[in-house]
Amino acid sequence: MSVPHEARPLAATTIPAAVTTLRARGMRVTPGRRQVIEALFAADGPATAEAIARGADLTSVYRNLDTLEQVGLVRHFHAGHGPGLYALTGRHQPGYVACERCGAHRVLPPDVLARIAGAVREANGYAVRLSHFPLVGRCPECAP
Amino acid sequence: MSVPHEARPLAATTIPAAVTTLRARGMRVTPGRRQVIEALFAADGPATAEAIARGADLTSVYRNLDTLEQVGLVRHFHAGHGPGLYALTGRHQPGYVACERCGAHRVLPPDVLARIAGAVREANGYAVRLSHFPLVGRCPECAP
DNA sequence: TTCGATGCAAATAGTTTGCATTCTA
DNA sequence: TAGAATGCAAACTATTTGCATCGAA
Repeated sequence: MSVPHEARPLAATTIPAAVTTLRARGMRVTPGRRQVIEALFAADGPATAEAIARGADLTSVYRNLDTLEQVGLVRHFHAGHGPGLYALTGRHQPGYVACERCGAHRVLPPDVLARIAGAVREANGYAVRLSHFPLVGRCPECAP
Repeated sequence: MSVPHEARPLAATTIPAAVTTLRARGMRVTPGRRQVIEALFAADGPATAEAIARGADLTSVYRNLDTLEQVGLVRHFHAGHGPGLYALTGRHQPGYVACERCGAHRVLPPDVLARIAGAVREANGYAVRLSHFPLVGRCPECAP
């Protein structure tokens, strides 16, 4: 599990910065963790654990992703029914709509995210984070 | 009458109505399906396949839930990382915010759902259905 | 009587856990 | 060198599929 309360969204913008953060939090810097961090920096979007592993042991990748998420460097969320997706905090920021029919997904512009968050806060005080699950619907092409 | 019964989310409000709908769509009415329908009517909220099965064969329950969903009588969605949740269309209507910290969830009023859907449609034409995944965030009590 | 529904077993996907071994700090 | 990280096997959860049998229409 993840997202402990102390994980304030600190977004590392370079690999060395991420490594420093790791160490500062008392976690060891190992080759496995470096690899995960590098894969995340190299990714051009949210990635699955499997994609991040690239042949390496999946178990460790999951453990390391979890560690990195606890430290606040990583976020994960879910798109549809598939595997979870991981991304660096602040990069490839989720906040998606996914088409339930064809799977196409699109990032939502910040102002739309803000409007949504505003509407919900107004309704019941919840501070939504549109980063964990995508909004699901039909894309224009698949619309009924 | 002017209401074509083929159109959109048809919500059955009684068990006989649901059975009739099933038959009208050419699906057989079997004890297994009756049981699933009854369990859904009896439920006081969205239920897991396992809860609906109550000991009966899970495979059939999944198959029947799927059938009922295809016919429009049932909807399913996901809350957090757990098992999928099923509910009768129109009852226990999903579309809610869940607190990532304490798990408390609240249904969102229709007008808020409409505002959200409107904002998204305007942004990229997607027609979101806020019924499949909850919005995740912090409730007022757990707010950082 | 026929084709769809069922139950059981087994497979699958995604993720987690146990444990002996390896390596960082 | 102590304790955390790793890798491999195995467990687990949620769900799906194959197949022979059963039963609704």
